[in-house]
Amino acid sequence: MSLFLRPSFSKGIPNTFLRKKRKWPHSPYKTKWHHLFDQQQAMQNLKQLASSPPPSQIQGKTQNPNKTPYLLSCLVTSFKAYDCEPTTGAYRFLVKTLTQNSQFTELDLVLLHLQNFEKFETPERLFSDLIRIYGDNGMFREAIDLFFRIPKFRCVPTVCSLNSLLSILCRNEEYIQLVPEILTRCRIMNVRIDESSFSILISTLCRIRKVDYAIKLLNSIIDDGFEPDRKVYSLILSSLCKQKATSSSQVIGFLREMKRVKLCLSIVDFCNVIRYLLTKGKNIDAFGILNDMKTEGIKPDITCYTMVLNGVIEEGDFIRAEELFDEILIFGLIPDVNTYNVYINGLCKQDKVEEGYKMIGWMENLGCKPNSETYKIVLEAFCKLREFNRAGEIWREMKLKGAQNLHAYRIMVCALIRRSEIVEAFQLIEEMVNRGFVPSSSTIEEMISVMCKAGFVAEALLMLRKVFDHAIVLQAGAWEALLLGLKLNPGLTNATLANLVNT
DNA sequence: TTAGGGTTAG
Repeated sequence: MSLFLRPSFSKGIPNTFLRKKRKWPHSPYKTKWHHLFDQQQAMQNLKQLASSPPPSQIQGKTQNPNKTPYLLSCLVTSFKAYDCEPTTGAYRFLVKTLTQNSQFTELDLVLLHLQNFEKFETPERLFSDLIRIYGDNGMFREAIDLFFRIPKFRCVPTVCSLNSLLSILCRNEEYIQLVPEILTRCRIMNVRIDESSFSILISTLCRIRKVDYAIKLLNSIIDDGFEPDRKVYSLILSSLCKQKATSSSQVIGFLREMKRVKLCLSIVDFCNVIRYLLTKGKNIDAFGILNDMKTEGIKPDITCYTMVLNGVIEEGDFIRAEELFDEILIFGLIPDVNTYNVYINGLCKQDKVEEGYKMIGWMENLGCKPNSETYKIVLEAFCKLREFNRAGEIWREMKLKGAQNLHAYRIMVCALIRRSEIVEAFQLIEEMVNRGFVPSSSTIEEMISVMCKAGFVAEALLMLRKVFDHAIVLQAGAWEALLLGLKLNPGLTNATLANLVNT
């Protein structure tokens, strides 16, 4: 206050108004400043009161839910003390504090007070935030009621609060069904829906795998003159690609449609289409999409190339695979471990396993560390060619580098069994189980089946014992193989069996 | 540069 008096004193003019009226002179500037200052003081006071527990709680009494909640009375008294009207900020503070403490009964009374006793226009933001909070707490009915009550708070609901409501309802299986009715009521209330609301609805339809409906809605809003953004199209495309029942003509058709409406297609869109085509075995079409990308001016990244390279190799088109690998390098892309794995697999498919093995050295020199899968590919290829000595060498290298994994163990165990090195195979199974590589039931089934066919029924039973120790559930196939093995080995006496099972 | 997305074969 002294700051205000200083200028008049410094000029030596006596403040006669103050002396005569014993009141501060009013200037619009001072009034506004004072008003804001008072509100700030009241707000500070409110926060201070809120941080200390209410007297009833100190005395250990429970509050009467019908009485004015403590925080609300703090708000009223604080602002009264400074002779000013409560601000929206104060109410937002109350809403935040009460919702954080899950005091929703108190919150209802605060809202009622805001609705009936205040005069100011409540900002819509308060409602959209509260609707989200209600949604997070599973209070969908309260959220809907609040939305339709907004006009009572001297506020015009717009698409902002509607979108809040739509996004929470669309996340709930039960309340999602109320969305059409709510949209109809909104039309009566003159709440203008725009692209953002449709985007919520389309995303929801995609999420619940009703992509056909999403496309229908997209088409109908375009007819109504709306211009959905690229993200909506991308989402539909990605959902189409994820849906098993989608035909490739549907996917390609939608991609064409995106091009037709002159949307700026992204690398993700192309990537999704490529992945979809590859899963459908349309490897050559996937290669075509990669070329389309380039003509559209989008540089495919290493992931796109790796996927397409794999498709081309699957087709057995090794010349094109070589060209593609060269193209990766020419474009300045750095192949990563996945790319090398795909490429090495291609070499192995052509029985160029030694070349594949050499590639591991080259990739290491180029700073790309091979992983367990890299070795596994080569290991498996050597086993397939029955080059067990080379496989053994790879296995030892893998051991040195700690690159053994579950698949590699499975391959080695099967290779040993095929070579009738049953003792070694057992040792390896023991080792893998001890190292935490629990074989899957299908692996066990495969091992038991191989063992039984090779006549090692007793050993297969021993393995069964190990399997039980690890609580692995066996599929019917394993039991079948065992029974067949037992039938083929009548020499296996009951005593031997009992001995094996009790080991 | 990142985002999200990628590899075997039984």
